[in-house]
Amino acid sequence: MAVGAPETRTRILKAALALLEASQGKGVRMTDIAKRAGITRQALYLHFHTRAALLIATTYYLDELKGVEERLVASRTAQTGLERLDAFIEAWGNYIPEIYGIAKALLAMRDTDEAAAAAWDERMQDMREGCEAAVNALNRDDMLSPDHSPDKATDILWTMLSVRNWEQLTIECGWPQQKYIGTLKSLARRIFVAEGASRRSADR
Amino acid sequence: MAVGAPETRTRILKAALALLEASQGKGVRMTDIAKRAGITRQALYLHFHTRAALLIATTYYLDELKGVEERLVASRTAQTGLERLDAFIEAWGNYIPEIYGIAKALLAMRDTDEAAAAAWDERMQDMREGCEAAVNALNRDDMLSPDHSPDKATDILWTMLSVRNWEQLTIECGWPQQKYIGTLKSLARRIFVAEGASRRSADR
DNA sequence: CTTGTGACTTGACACAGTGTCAATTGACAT
DNA sequence: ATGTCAATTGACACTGTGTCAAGTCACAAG
Repeated sequence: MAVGAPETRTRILKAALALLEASQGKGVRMTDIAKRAGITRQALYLHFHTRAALLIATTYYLDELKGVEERLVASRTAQTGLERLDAFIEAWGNYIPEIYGIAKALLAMRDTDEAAAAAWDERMQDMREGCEAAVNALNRDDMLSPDHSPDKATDILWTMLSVRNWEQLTIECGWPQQKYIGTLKSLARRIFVAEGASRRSADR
Repeated sequence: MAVGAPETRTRILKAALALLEASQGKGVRMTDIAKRAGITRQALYLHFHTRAALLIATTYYLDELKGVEERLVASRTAQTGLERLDAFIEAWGNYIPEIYGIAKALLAMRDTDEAAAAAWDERMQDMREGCEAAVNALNRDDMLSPDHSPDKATDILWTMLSVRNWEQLTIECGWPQQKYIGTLKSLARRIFVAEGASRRSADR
């Protein structure tokens, strides 16, 4: 009930977020977060039972702040399958750099922590649904290459758009974000759109 | 000089390898490796200063055992650029599952350990050279799509063939290895080979 | 037969980071 | 005055890596 400072829990989440963004998810300890939030390390555990729980809560907080939901929903308003594919790649591809710090931290825990793995997988499952929707839209337009079943195409798009691939292309290969988005869009078209397809959706 | 058991160092490497393969690189401690090698944990440090050093030595040992070198060299004997691309994807793509355990362990240390990061990056750099060679061979045949510069094409191929992508497609999406190889080959053709290109290399 | 030397063992310890616990403080509410 | 809730303080357990000192044991050379 009482406050004193704007909701300690929120202050913790803000602190975690700031540190994770600043350090790209590397080497952020519970102590650091507590210090930044202006409380003791032990008090952190009054709000979050484990480090994993804190990281997970942080991702939800970030989603709320940045409004992923709306962004991805926007891609659903696109008319043609092609537009939808582009819109999805643009929405998700531009979201990655904003979540990169926390994503990296969660990803690092994935191998050792059940809860972190589950949380990450859930988020990726959500993202996968966006891929699936884009593939289905393309399929409805009869534009999906016969080389791939919708399932297989979804697997491929989902993999192409992974955070790891973004990391490799932008951070390791040094591509500017702009180039990343542009290239992924063109690759997706090249991979998923049927060879001679010229929008047969009008038939229906 | 004296032996007693076949070269303790080798026994350690074999133990590390067996455990890393069995557990897919997860949760293998120095203690476990020592136990399996039949020595004490402390004795491990007589042979390898750090865990990172042991993992790195293990990768070299594995390379020697499996003969990556020869496999990748084989892909260089291919005549046309197209054959070379296929051969490279096949050679590397089939090598990944054999190194997956140790790769995973090394990858997990990459974020925290300088030496592990350097070792991993070096191996990936070697792999990248294979990508570059395949792209160049394609380019020499005038078959490289004008959409991509050789550098960019190399970045893309290198990223496509990452261990992480193999992991996602086979382990997470459940693709059989066969499907992985086949799909990557076809994607690569689709992405890198120029649209109407029909092997102009004969001109030269 | 003694004296090394090298590889390994035993047992103890430092360090970092997470997570837990008990006792205490301080503010605000009844 | 009493209770309650959030937070503090200080201590401790646990895991895993890495270090250190002393001791054992076998084999080799004088």
